[in-house]
Amino acid sequence: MRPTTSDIAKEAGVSLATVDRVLNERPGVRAPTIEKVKRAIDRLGYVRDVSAANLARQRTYRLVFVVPDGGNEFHTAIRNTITECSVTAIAERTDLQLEQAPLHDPHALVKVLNNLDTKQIDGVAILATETPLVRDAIRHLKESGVAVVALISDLPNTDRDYFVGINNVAAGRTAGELLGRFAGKEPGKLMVVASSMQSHDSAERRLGFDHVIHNAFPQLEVLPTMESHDDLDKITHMVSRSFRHNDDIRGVYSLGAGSRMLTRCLAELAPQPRPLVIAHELTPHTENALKNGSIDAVITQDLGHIIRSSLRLLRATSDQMEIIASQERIRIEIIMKENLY
Amino acid sequence: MRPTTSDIAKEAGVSLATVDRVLNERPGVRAPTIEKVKRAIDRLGYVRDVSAANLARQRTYRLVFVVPDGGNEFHTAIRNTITECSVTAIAERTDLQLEQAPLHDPHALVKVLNNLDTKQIDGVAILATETPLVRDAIRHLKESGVAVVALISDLPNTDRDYFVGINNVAAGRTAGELLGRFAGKEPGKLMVVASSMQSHDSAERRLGFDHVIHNAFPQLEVLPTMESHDDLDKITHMVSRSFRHNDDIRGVYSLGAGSRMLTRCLAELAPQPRPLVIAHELTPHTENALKNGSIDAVITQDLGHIIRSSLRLLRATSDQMEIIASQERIRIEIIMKENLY
DNA sequence: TGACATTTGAGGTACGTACCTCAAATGACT
DNA sequence: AGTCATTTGAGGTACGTACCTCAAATGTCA
Repeated sequence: MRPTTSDIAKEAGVSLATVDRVLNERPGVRAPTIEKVKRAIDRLGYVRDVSAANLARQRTYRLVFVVPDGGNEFHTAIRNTITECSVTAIAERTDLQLEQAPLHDPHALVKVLNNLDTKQIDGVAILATETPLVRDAIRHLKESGVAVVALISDLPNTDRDYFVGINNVAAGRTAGELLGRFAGKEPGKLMVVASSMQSHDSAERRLGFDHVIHNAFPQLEVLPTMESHDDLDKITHMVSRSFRHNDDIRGVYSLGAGSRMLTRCLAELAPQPRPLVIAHELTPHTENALKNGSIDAVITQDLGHIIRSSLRLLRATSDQMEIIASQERIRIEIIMKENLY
Repeated sequence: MRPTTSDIAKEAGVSLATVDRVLNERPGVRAPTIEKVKRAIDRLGYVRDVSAANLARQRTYRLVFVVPDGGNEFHTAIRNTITECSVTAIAERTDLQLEQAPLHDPHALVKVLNNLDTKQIDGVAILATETPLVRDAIRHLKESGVAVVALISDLPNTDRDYFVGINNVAAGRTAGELLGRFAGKEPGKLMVVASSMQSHDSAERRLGFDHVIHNAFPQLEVLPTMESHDDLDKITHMVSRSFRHNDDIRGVYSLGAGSRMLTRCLAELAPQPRPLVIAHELTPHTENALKNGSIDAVITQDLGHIIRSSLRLLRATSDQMEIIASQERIRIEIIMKENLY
């Protein structure tokens, strides 16, 4: 049987109350007594029974996820994952609330953030683009004692406690390395398409991508980023013009999550043999595209891990607990049709 | 506040005892009453407080991991991961015990398995090669009511409850796809090195690898597998002879986990420019090799996920609980220096 | 309607920890 | 040695669920 607090009390030759004071860092215990108890804890290998502790504490966590509404398949996937997690989260004494705000509308987002009752909630996870307004809203949350994490796209100049997501520069480098190696030695051009360069993640990916291509694959030339702004006509027009002006496009890199439009217009416009395509984020659409061969590789991050990691970080922050950083690292995953399942 | 059993009792208009009988499927409740309670549960969205339940049940799980002793860096990594997990597992009311058996010694392994006190333990996770002796030992465990999972390498013809690991045919296909794409269009040969072809995983990887190369990259020829049997002299000799006989080796595929020896002898023997190298399992050594450029890509599986998934499966099996298959899927991960961190 | 089995209710204890109160013991200081 | 603050002990209740017993209510059947 694993030892309990009473066992420690016996082992240390003190009362249960004293053990309790030491364990919960309550005042009124002399240093030598603390030592005695701690030695007993080590000797018996005592580990606090978290279940029992939480039960006694009657602690519940109220966390809010603020993510874009509508948007693309990726945003839908995020909302679905949060909804899935909220069921199992209940078993861990945490209530999840999902709030939506229009993408690229700082005012609407800030309104949502400011409407949160900071007395009622313990933490907020935000997927948004950084703007001064957002910075202020996050500062306000932090000042009210609410834990804040940035999801997927970092908000580096804010008071957020953690960023949960991949290193996007490294993700861009990974895409570059893959595309460069797939492309072979012959010279050619690479098309880069993004939904918008406003968000940090797109800019960072582009940075990493350019860096690798420039250094390791100098025979390839990266064309300027084309911003679709989630508009099919616009992107079709730009892609079509790009193919007309460049007859040696070897690959296409889709920086953001709007890959559905891209593959659709590539299917119509791309010359044969079709250029290599590398996209971000595994969604039902990109999964399908991998299977039917219209995308060669997807760089992605496990949304389940991201949400669960956010939960752990928000809980730990609001309890002022230590976290094990290595367990919270989100991997940059490379998916091809062979390791898709 | 989340609803408790008393809330359900009130809502359903029955007593707490009846709710308890329904929740724990105890006999002596009429069907209409069961319905009444279940409707109340749905209406209130009641979810059993697992912590409190486990506390009351006084349930602890005693699980044993049986893995190879000594062996290579990969086996060391597995043992380390198990040791790491055993600390956090305590908090989930499970005691982990690590047992070691010599690799490729069925008798020693079976002795370890048969020495387990089946009355004391709830589940066993085994990393081993399948033999008739092992099959019998596992059948005996299952007949004694012990849950069994196979780790990393499946034991398909035994009574094991689950296999925790990657689909090795798919892993081989992934390696083939990567190596094929990296190699380019020119013809050449591919060297395949394994520690031993006795284990299912090596054979399956080879199968998947061959399949992809043959179908998608016919310009590449796969040479016969060289078995090192973890003997540096032997592998050096074989690799050296292979390079002498084949002047157009474009890539090397390391099927198993003995990549340290392989990279060492490649450093001495491989011609310039060095062939592409793809290996399995991320270990301190392969990580280093990725960084310094002596390996191009590593196909791996997250050992932490594997161990934690095993824990969930063994606990669920011994409680005869349902499991959510999608959450237990182990990904085939592709690691290059860019997404290593 | 009476006998009987079945179903339901009431109430208890236990799990390991948190947190509270109050009294007793101990130590430090004059 | 006496005073007083600090430290320690003893004992309690609570959290939500599991599991137990025994009595009371209800339903079923002849």
